Amino acid sequence: MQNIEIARLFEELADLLELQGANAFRLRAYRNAARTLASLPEAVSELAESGAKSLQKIPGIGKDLAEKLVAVVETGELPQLEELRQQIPVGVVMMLRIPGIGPKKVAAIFNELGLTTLDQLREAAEMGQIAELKGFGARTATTILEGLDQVEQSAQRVYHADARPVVEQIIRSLQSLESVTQVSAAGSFRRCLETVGDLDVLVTSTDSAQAMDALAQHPLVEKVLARGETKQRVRLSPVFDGIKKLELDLRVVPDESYGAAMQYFTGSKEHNIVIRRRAQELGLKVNEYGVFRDQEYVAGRTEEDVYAALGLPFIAPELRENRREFELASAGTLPELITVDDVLGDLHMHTTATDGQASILEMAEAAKTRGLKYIAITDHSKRVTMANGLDSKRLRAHWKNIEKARSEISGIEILCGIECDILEDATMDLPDDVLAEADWVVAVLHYGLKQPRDQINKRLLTAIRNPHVSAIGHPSGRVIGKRPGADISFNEIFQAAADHGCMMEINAHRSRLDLDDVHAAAAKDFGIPIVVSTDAHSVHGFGELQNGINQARRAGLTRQDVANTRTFNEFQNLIR
DNA sequence: GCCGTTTTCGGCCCGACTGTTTTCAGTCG
Repeated sequence: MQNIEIARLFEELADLLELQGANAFRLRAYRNAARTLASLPEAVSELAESGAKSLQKIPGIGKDLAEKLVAVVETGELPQLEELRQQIPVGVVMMLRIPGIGPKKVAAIFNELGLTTLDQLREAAEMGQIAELKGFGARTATTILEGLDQVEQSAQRVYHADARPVVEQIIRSLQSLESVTQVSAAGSFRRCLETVGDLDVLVTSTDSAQAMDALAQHPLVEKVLARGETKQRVRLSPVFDGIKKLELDLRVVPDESYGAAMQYFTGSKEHNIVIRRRAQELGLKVNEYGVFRDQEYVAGRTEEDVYAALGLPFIAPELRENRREFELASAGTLPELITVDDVLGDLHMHTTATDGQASILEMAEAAKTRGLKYIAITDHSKRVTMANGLDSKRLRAHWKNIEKARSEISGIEILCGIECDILEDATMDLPDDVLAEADWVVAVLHYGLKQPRDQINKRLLTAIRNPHVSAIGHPSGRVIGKRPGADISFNEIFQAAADHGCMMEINAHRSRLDLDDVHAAAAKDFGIPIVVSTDAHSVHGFGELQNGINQARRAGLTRQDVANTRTFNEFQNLIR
């Protein structure tokens, strides 16, 4: 069983216990554990083999949870969870996803009215039964009906890249107001998560009503959901079809609190809990208005001030997840994170030879315009028939065309590459003698992803040990960490890549960020050279590089950790 | 349920907003 699956069991257990009114701190323990397990590089199933004791070394895992973990790994089940599932129907747990409705209200709905599905709940709300419950009212019934609509249409989160233009538009319109001095996005958007659930925007203003009115009247705003003195929540209209309707929180704070509010609302929640605990230990209190000693204001104008008041250097938003940032900050070894401008080469892209939309020369021109100094053309190999993948003969002809293009453009180097599939039987989709002629080979898995773990493992290791393979490309990370049913021995793969000098790719193509931040951080620990590539399918594809850089920053990568920040000659020397 | 350079028991982050209430519980971030 994969870490993420085990984490979900604990999440579900916490939900069910919460509905039963269990101790809030006990719930937190379960949820903390779930979160830790989900982002743990090592496989819990492997750690469990050496017993409960070794699991207790994981922070937040004590005697009780360690024993539960061993049981889960051995039997695939959590007895306590099975029991609770018998008592509380799955539809009741789903009611927790309705915004504005929490465990107390759901428990009342279940216990008082005996409702067990979302459909029953909708009917009861429409019939007026909900409004009659003690502690409920007409308003709550409306909240439930609206919330049910929201639940149905908004299971998914929104890609950071899709949210960006929306956030920028709203920030620009707030900036134009006279009373507003500072505006910034906060929350998970500012931390550059791959996807965002909702948006946070912070302003300092002498007239909070003006800022709130302006937001309420913004063309992108569909409805004001809540409004107070300092805080307004709105629902945005969808920017394009099919996208979830994002909600946005606007907070208005005074200038002297801007840094404290930025720190507070950027999160993450886990990072902030550590921050406030640390403040307590120093006899201080941190809230969104500042750092205080008793009633006395100590700091808060800038984030740097807030961190300094707690004896910490500034920590980049991308690192604020309570993973290693406090440890690194204390040691004075916080990384200087890579930026998009550091990247000099792009090592993964397609042309009209397979499923791309531009020619070799067009791609090279577009890359050059973006300031890149070198690229690799990596079209698909023949196994990817639906993309018109290349066999040996067509590939050699394609490389001839690349050589021709080289003579037609100056100021950018073009490598003859291939995105070569690792087949189900662990052989490569193209013969070794062809791969040997390539300047750059990125090996990927596209098919057979539901194979048993051992076989997927073997396929990746075979590619890593093939001296002609330059890098492991996009789907492998997803396989290693996330794709269901294909849990891979992480350490073995990474150790092999480190031993053989095989690079690993962070793929910036949206929905394909496969070597995710946690795994990229682990790859760094193994000393594996990492490349951040776009997988561009058109001249516009290079614009997605920022997505990959976001992941790299969240992984704590510096310019030094990423191979394609090197000059062309230096980079060539890194290819085995 | 976890955790411990004051602790093996008694803590566990903090405040805003809403709705249903006459002083506060529930929910959210």
